[in-house]
Amino acid sequence: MIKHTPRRETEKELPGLSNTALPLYEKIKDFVLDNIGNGNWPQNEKVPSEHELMSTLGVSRMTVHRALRELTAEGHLRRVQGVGTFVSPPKAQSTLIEISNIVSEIKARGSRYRAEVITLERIKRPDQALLASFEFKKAQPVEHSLIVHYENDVPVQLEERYVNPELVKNYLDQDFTSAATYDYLQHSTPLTEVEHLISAVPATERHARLLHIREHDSCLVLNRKTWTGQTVATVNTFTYVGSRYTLGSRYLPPAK
Amino acid sequence: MIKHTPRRETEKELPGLSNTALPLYEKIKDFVLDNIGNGNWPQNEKVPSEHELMSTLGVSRMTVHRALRELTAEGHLRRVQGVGTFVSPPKAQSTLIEISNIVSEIKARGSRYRAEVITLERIKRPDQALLASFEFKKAQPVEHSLIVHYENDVPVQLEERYVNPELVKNYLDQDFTSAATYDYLQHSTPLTEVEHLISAVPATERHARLLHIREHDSCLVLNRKTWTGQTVATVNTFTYVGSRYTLGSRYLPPAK
DNA sequence: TGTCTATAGATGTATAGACATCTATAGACA
DNA sequence: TGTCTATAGATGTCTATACATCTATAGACA
Repeated sequence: MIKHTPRRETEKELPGLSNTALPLYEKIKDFVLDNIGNGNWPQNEKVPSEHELMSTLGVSRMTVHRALRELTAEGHLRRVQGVGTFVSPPKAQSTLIEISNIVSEIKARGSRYRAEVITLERIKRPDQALLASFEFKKAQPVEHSLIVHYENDVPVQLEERYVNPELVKNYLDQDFTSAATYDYLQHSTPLTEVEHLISAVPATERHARLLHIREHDSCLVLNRKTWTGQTVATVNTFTYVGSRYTLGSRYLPPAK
Repeated sequence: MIKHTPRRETEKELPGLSNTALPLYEKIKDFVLDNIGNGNWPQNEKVPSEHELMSTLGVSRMTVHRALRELTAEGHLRRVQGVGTFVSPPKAQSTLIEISNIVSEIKARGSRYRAEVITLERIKRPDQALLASFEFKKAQPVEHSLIVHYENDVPVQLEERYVNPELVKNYLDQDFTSAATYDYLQHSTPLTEVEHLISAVPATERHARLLHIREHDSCLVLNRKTWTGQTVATVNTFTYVGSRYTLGSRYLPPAK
């Protein structure tokens, strides 16, 4: 009788599959991703059919199918019923989280990046609106930074952060002119909850001046808010993007 | 012998499941989403176990399992091995593509959805700007639809589409008041390239009137463009979102 | 009373088999 | 030569079954 593969005890050894304690379909996904990553299966190339993989790897078709189906959902593969499975080009979609990191985008385009610090302060007595956005019940200090990001000396993004110093230690001590700010927050906050909101607002006088646009011009606002349970600590990030700069993603697949 | 459910011919009638030509697991997903949307299964509530759903709906456990697994991956459910399946708070993560599908979002919130068709036409002689956006070299007809989406009779989104009739057959013949428009495009276009652009613009007089906002108010615009190789065919979708409505995603992990 | 243990019940993974559906193509035929 | 058709081969879905694993809990036991 054929038994299924136990996850913890006696692992079934399969040719070409890794030997870690993962479910079989995960190993198959890794196997496929490896073959794509190291160039064995080039872009737009047809990959082995389910039947081939089934006999090559010694697993059932349903298991192969699940692995390929998930990889397709994740954008790594493209499947056409009756025809076959093909390798998709690198990355398909970007999530909202990726949008907010404009620094890497500017650098990826080969442009010159520069940041200018406008404000860096500790607000000892924040007003009610600010406290509410942190979901604080009583008054407590808040740290605030306002930075303008430049692409080739053109201001493209205004980034305003309100940080709870209890959550993020030494926030104001960073080097804000480097690209590391975003990463710093990502790693220093024990992320438990995240919220992204995108909206459009007219530029205030101040924002217009900093971004070199006219007052009341439309700005894209991305608000990224993270906090931990019990609402003890919150980080708010507002990103204002001038109209000359759009955010987006592009997916360019096989040219046949 | 038990036969599986054919998709096109004699549909198997199941209690509580819709009667459209969808795979069974999709119907089960819809069934679950409906129960979440209309409040039958409140937030954090335990939903029926796989075995219960299996006997209630008259399908195999694997099919139920697939539906629940995909809903979990999409952030609608949370599952704990050995304990059960629970309804997750509103939305987990959304990609840019999902943003543009406001219909399912409205329904998921349990709101009443309604669409109103403003314009439905075939433009025989499109102007240069329109031709250029399609990357057409010579003049050819373009089909155009303009629809307002309502949530509880409040206009929240204006959706404008320009479609190449050579690519999408019978586009104007659809029922635009149903939720199926988005799905129709997804399935009828052999997707090869997609581009998403998000920007902020002031509302024109017309847009302001349709969305019940003031002229020059800021609008969020999501442009989704798809086309095939050689730029023979293009679909352009502009989504204008009034300021009362923000787009976003929220991630709320288990409350312990 | 407190601790340990067996177990029921839930989800997670894997397999084998059957049938459905789609596409390209070889081959029949006019 | 051109058109139609049957078919091979690929993916898509569904079922039935088996076993693995995890968690909460009832009940045995000290």
